[in-house]
Amino acid sequence: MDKYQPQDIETAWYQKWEAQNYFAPSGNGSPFSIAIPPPNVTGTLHMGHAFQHTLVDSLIRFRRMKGDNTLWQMGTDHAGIATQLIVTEQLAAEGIKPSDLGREKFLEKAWQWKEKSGGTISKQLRRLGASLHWQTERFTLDEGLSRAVLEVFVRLYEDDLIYRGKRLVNWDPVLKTSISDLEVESEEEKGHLWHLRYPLADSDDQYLIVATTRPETMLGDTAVAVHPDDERYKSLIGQEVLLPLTNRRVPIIADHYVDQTFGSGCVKITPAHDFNDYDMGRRHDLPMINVFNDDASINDNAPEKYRGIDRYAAREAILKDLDNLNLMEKVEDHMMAVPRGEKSGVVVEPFLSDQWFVRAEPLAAPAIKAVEDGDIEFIPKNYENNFFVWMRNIQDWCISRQQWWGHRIPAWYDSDGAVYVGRSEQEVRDKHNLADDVALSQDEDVLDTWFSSALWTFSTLGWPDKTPELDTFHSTDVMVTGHDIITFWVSRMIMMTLKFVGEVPFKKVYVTGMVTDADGQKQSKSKGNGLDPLDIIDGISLDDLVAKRTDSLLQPKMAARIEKNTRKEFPDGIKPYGTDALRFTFYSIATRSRTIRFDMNRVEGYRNFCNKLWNAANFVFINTLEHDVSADHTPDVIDRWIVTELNHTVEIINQAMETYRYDLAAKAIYEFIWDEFCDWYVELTKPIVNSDASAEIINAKRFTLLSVLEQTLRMAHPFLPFMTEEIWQQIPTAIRGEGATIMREAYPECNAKLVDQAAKNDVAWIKDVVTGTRNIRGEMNISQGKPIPIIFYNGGAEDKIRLDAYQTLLEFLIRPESITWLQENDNKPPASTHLVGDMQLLVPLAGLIDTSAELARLDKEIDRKEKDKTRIEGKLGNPNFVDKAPDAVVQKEKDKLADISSALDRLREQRHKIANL
RNA sequence: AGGAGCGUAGCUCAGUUGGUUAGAGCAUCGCCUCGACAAGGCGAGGGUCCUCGGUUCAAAUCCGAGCGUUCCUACCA
Repeated sequence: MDKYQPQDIETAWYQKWEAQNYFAPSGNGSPFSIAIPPPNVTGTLHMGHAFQHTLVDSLIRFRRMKGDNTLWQMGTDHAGIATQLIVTEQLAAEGIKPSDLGREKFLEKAWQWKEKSGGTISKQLRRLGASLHWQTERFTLDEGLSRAVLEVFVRLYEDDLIYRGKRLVNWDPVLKTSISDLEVESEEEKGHLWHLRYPLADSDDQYLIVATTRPETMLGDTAVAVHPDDERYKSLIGQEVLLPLTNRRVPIIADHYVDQTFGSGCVKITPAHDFNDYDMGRRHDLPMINVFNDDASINDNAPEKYRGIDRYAAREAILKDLDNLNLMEKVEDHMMAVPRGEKSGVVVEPFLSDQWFVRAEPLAAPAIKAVEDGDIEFIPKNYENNFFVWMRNIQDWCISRQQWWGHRIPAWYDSDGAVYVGRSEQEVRDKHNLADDVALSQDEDVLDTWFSSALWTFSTLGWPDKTPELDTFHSTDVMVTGHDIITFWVSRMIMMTLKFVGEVPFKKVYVTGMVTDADGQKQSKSKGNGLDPLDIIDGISLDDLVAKRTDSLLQPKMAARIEKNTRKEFPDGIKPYGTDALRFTFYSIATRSRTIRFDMNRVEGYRNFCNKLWNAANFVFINTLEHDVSADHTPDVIDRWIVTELNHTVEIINQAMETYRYDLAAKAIYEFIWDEFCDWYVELTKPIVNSDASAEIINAKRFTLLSVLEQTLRMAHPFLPFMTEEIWQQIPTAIRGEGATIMREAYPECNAKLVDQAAKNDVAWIKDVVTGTRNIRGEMNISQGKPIPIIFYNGGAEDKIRLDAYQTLLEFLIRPESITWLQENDNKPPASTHLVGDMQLLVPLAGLIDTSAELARLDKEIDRKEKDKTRIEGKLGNPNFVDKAPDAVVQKEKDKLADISSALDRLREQRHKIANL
């Protein structure tokens, strides 16, 4: 075999698998299905995606090999706001505004962009080895899914679970659309707190002081509120202030919401521009004066002077005017949470507008129950708390967006503004007996992207039709996702699916940790710390990486810092590690932790691991391929041992996959392949395979080498799909069978009959003898090549039997000058000692070892044992321990003490002898 | 402010119902080109399991408080 070069094998295998249709459900076995969290159609894969999909792929491949009828449903999301934003930006580059084009032409452009860039994510998924069922790929805006959306909207409306109303919503003044609470990100920013004087209306010199961070909203104030128990202001309640600059009279009201201790204890109330004030306004029946246009400039409800200017310019003007009127008490610096639109990055405004809402509470109740009852299980379980907290305080969901790219709301208005909802204009006309000459116009808005995503598990399977796919694969088995979209998506899928399908969308929710950079920072374009999984697979030069990270930044001034950090973190760029290594890294770091720091050193380590497996396979082939291994063979103890270890590993993996502990599965595979198969089994076969032993004995070795390798490949395939396939294909069909692909072979099962404890004990003895000798060599600086005499002293009958059986192996591994067996009363030379149970393994000092070095080595060992002895004696000397601890625990300590005591005796005796030389 | 998570070797992390000599990988330090593999082999060093207190015969593990850190939710205008 050539050197391990992942790029030589990976893409070719994926193409073959896909061409052969191996990703399709087999049609046999019990159904197992997972719906992919739909990536944005025009998006690219980031590390978090790669992580999730890699985990899912192992599960899919695992279940497929287990014989399940396995479906991994592919699909993409139209990503309303994000896509519209990109298309708008592209048009802007050409100097075109969306309004120049109009709705139809704009949507044409958007579809063109989708066709052009929609393939990126698919290519990336293929490079990851994701065994998705591409043939039934769906898109949230395709005909079928749009029909599902329509159906759901209409039925919800008919059930009074959707309504339209004028409400305060989060408004993005750049995108000019409402956005959901979840799409708003608040971060602490420096601001100011202005203390303003509001003169009392019926007094010449008295005024109230109100504090605000948003002085420009004062133009829309409709009250000033104080706490009802506040002695300072009690007498003023019911009076009025004269709102500066507008000369409106607004009442002083009392409300428990007001905190007497903050600021002056007086709050200006602007119901149209603040969520708390909105609530208060409704409680007190205050007028709501909206002073903003949809781009957050001041509108005609404000004094003429300020009309048409932007909110921040207006702020400056207002502050200046107030100051001139001597109405500015003071200004303080103030830290506050500023809400910004996730997509645009601009400060969002609470804005009064007509919107559509889903009544969430009635839908939430069954969803909560499904989780409470265990019909849906979160893994790790503590995420259920997040879910419950969210669901029990759920707010109505604003589903309308003032955008073009998305599902248009199926509502029509007549000239009087009456609203009709239906699957089509014709249906509306028929249902309401509207004559053809009644003009109807459809609602201009589209639905929130998450509305269609919420139907994902069943809409992709053909709903509202009753399809065989829906019947077979719904509910899906597990949803793998990040914790950040539990509220966005997971909870809404549960609500909608229960409502429309009457069953849960998935039985389990596996919540992955969030992949961060090496410093624990969230990866993002703006921070310039993101990694493209493909760059780890294919490698990238430092300059290209810097260019990629600093290209088209929103804040170009960050570029220098990003470049510096990147050059520091990746001085040589990124080497090509291959998909298998990247995948194995993901499994290894998939612990229960919430955040996962991605460390390139680990990728390198697992690339080395792939190389190790590759070379081990190479060894096996060199020693077997020229020979017929189908002849008779009887496995010896060593063979039975490695089979035992293999079975043990299979058992661990099965258990790990049941509990979604990918890290433990990866660890078990790593340790089996490297620590057991490569370090010991392969080494133990060498003296036999290359010896003049009988054909039957050698054949047994060759058979076991191939057969264990073959099983190992199947065992590792869900995690390392490419290299396992490549190697597996080279295994003789006499061993692997006639199958065309490892993908569709059976996953190894643990066979209890093949577990051989005696073989394990024998190999443990061999390991002990060998490592003991190596330890002496290492610590005494005796080179590996130098033959040394070894004495087995005071061994028991079992030791003798083992020595006789394994002498050839020991000679190969230890390379001794001689091996001598001495009885208890034989004279032994001064020697360096290692204990193997009661037996002493001796390497005579003569000519090899410095006495003082050996004394130091013995002292270290004696010291270690003495500490243990003291600790255990302490335990056993404590009557409470002996009385109360379980007998087994006490006995274990007693056994340990006996072993240590006897070992100490021997070591001390040895030390005494050497000291007296 | 409320809720949750985390704090174990220089770094990144395992440690599942309390009983292990507290482990792994990377990094470090020796030695080794012996035909699978230097992307390697062999060996070694390295820990107050954040702190304090409690429960227990026994605590990295359970409980409480504190410190540090991350995230979520709600925000005081």
